[in-house]
Amino acid sequence: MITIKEIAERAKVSRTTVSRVLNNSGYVSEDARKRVLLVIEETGYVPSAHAKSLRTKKTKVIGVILPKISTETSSRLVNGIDEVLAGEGYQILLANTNLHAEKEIEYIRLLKSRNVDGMILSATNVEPELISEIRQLNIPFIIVGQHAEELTSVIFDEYQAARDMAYLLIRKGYKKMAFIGVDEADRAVGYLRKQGYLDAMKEHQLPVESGWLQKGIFDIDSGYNGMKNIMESAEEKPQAVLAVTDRLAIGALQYLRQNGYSVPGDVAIAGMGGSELSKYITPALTTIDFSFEDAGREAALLILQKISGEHSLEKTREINYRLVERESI
Amino acid sequence: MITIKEIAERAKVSRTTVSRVLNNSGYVSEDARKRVLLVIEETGYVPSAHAKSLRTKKTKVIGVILPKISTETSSRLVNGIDEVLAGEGYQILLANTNLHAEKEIEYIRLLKSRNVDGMILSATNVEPELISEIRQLNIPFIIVGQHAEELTSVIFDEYQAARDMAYLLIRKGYKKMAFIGVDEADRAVGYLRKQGYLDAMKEHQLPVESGWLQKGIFDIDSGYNGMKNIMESAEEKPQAVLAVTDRLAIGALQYLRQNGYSVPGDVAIAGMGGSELSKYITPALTTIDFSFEDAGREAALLILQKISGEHSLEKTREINYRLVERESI
DNA sequence: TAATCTTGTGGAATCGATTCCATACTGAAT
DNA sequence: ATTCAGTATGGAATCGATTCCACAAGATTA
Repeated sequence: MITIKEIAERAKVSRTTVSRVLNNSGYVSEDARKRVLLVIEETGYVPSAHAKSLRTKKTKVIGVILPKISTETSSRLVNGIDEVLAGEGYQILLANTNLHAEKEIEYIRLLKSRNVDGMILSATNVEPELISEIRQLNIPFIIVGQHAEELTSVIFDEYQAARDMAYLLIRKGYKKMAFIGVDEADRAVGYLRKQGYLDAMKEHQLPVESGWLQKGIFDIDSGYNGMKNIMESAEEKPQAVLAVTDRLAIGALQYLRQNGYSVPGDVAIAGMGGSELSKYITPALTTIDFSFEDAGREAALLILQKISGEHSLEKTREINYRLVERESI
Repeated sequence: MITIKEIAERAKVSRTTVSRVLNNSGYVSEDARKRVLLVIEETGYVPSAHAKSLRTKKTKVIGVILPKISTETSSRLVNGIDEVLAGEGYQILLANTNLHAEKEIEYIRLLKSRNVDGMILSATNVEPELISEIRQLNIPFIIVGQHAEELTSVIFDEYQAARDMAYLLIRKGYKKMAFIGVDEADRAVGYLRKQGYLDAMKEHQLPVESGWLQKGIFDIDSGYNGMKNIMESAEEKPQAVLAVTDRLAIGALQYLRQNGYSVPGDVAIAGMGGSELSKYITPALTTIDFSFEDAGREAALLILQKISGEHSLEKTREINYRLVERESI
């Protein structure tokens, strides 16, 4: 590989001067500058980022840790992050835990060894070990999707969102409302959304039958099975279902249609997530659109702020959501 | 930051010995090894990947250049790539051109400066400058989605796929078939798929009216407008439409339904891409499922092969596709 | 007993950049 | 005539690792 040394020799200057040309720093005569640029052009020389950042301690790389790569949530988030970072000359180094939470710490260490200038974690949990690992990291860090004490985070008000949706359904006249959620270890999606639903029901003095509470994982089949359990086991059939993700809602929808129920005639369905799918499915799904792009952009802005040393006062940035009412309720 | 030097001092050995412990190389006494490991444990020391790769010329990072981050195609591709790469301890450095083809070369240079061990490019064009840039790069390189002379590529038989789909429609009895494509500068999706369609029509001696040939970009609106143009301008209304992407097909579907046409009763629709959307939309879309995950996996395997110095004989790896017949035809 | 191997260790060069410092030459100000 | 500021340049240290080489024991072999 061609190095700065070779450029210096060919241009008959010192490496110092070449470096000055490269970085537009210090004094360089027009003559020397021209010679250096010419040689660089001729040779197609590209300076090694490694050597550079070994010296300067900056890499212009941000590590992004995702729970899963090929989900709409992740790709919208990364899109938002990249939009902001690319403009500032930063690149993204990906790390995918594939929903293995224990890999989060592993990847944090790996990214640290790669000297990233900062990290953004799309989190599914906030275990104490994770938080303490991050705290002793001493690298700009943003956590997205979960609230964590003392860490800067970008979040949605999950509780309020679920409560809003439940309120909407209730206002529409659905009193008997079932719920399909996910594991509460995921505090944001699992626990808070469930609380939002439960509180909305309680506030309206509406009973919740235990058979109405189903739990799945993040896929369509889970929604199907959850709905099946509800319809087969519940003492009283619900008039509506609130699912905590659009995929779960779509699974529920599949079950209902396959079994001759009309939606929303017999059972209304609402999801959460604002997925593209929700818009084009029939009936179009009522959902909550969380702007993951905004969350990504915000996380990127915050990390840039931290890198440049500004201590923002707020530890938590809340991103808006939007209730999207469509045909499924 | 804590360095190997400090570890060496604390463990009362030389940096050489610490390095030996770190890499399991050379001779180290049990005693020395224990002391070093203990200090590492205590300090939470993580060796700098930069310094290491400055010396070793390996980074364990693969650059991946995408035309757009938040598309299903990209995320499925990256998913496949990551699946294979992560297992071998490699990470992905992302570069997103946002469909600005000129940025491809820029990013290739940037990734080179970052000393990636290899690059995978999900390409939309194969301009000569791009190819020559890649050729003089001298870094393992895989191009996905487009065929390029002398470069190792992972492709689908786009021509055959489009032809197959057209054949299927013809066999179903649709003689008057329109086409919604994209710009032919995209050789794979724009040019080859169109040729497949045209040849299928020619082989069955079916006429193609000029109003039946529409061109859009990669989004749903384009499909809507394309379909609108067809229905409003064509001398004879088609019985079917072949769209080169699922999104275009969905746009076409929207137009038809909004204007009172039944699908497939009045007009049949087929897409290409095997998107998730195609499965859940009503009517479920007939499409061609290209396994982008497989393409990603294959690209990753090929790049690993190249890195380890094996020269595979074949320059081109073709990934299978699957015709998925659903309700829209 | 001398030669050779095996094991263990550290000094120092190296990778490819940046940057501090010293040096030298102008021309202007005192 | 002397100082001084501005311009221009390069030598050498530095970043944090790896690795070649030399060297020293102790064990084994001839």
